[in-house]
Amino acid sequence: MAVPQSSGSRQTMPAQARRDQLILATIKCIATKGLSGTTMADITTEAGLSLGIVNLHFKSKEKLLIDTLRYISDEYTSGLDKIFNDQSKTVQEKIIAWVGYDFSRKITDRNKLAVWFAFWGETKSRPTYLAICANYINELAGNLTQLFTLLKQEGNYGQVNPTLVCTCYTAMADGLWLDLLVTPKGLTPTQARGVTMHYLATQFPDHFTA
Amino acid sequence: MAVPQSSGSRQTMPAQARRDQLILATIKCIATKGLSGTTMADITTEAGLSLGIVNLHFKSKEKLLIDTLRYISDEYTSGLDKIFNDQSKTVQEKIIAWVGYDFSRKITDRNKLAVWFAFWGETKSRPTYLAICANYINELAGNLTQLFTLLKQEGNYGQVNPTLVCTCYTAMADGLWLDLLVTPKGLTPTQARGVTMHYLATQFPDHFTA
DNA sequence: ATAGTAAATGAATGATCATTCATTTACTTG
DNA sequence: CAAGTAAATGAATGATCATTCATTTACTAT
Repeated sequence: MAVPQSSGSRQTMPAQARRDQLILATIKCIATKGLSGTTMADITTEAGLSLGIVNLHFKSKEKLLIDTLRYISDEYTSGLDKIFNDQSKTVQEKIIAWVGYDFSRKITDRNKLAVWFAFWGETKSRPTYLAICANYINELAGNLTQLFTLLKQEGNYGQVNPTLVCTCYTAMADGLWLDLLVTPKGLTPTQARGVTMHYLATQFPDHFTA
Repeated sequence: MAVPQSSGSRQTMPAQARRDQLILATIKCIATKGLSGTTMADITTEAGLSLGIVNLHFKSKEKLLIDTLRYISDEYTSGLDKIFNDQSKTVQEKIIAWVGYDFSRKITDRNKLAVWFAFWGETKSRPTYLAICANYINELAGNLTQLFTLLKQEGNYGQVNPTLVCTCYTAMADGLWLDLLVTPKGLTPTQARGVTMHYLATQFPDHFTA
């Protein structure tokens, strides 16, 4: 009984690929079983690997969880950084792209949203989680405020307070993500995007429409 | 050695008072140790009682957690219902009171915010949690939309879309609560309230100021 | 080919924790 | 005050789960 043995019972992979594979499995598990409900066995089964693999590539479950949060954080911020630094876009176009990204399929994926809120829910008791989140929050707020400041100058919007608009937009996006997570049938990502555009139109009526 | 024995080593209480005591202890534990990190021993120690007490008054840990979520939910909705049904207030006053309540000390208490987000973070994997939240969300959204509809008529705000304003306000409040939870030094409850008033002023400029 | 190295496995271990229940203590009623 | 009932206790139990590591398997270099 000669069975193709090469891709047989056991597979080897470069470490980085394995790590990513395990992180993706972790995201799926957190989404379906909750942060407190996912076990090592869940994660390794989801990845189709053996129980010991996590402690081989990460040192512990806790480190895997932290790297999962970092993975999602980095993915999000790198997308926005790319938009912010895109020389070919006007300020107006950058803001539109920013909003588009915030409510894109990639970001509003309910599995990833579940991971975000799972970690945020534990933030108060886990300084490590908070540190990871706090980092990117400040950087992004600075960038977005800068865009609003530039648009204010361009459009002579004398009454606009860029910092306030940034806080307001960011809070709204967070709240809409929560909506998309908990009541997915109540609001589509496109509608959520429309809600934020409606707000931006109140501040920059010559540049955005509701 | 006659020691005052009456308030001695063991205390008895009516069942309802004990239940409330345990729920309050649970809120504190979730805030300090996280939802996944709080054990029965943590809760009963926090309450100053013995290990078996939870299974006496609630049937299980899970039921205690669910009743804790319900407790917070009920407290929040009953406060808003009182405002909504207050015959002595005008529509404008009701909305101002609503916003005031949303960012009052009682509601922005970080321990309670931590509990909210802890449960929301598990919502996707726990239909029971979702059901409790979904209930009150719809009722409140209906009430708030109704207030905005009335104000639209009163003030001849032809362009205003009450449903949209309700969605927008609600999302903003959720996002600002998250802010207050994770970066308590970045924003005070009063400032958060100011952010929402700023938005409402864009929709109803004759009734609210930023 | 062969030896040597790196990756992967999963049964066994030990720690943590929810739950149980026999016992103790406090309240109530007649 | 005595008997009976309800409340509270916490040591013991058993289940769950992260972690370990001896063994097996796959890759690499000579």
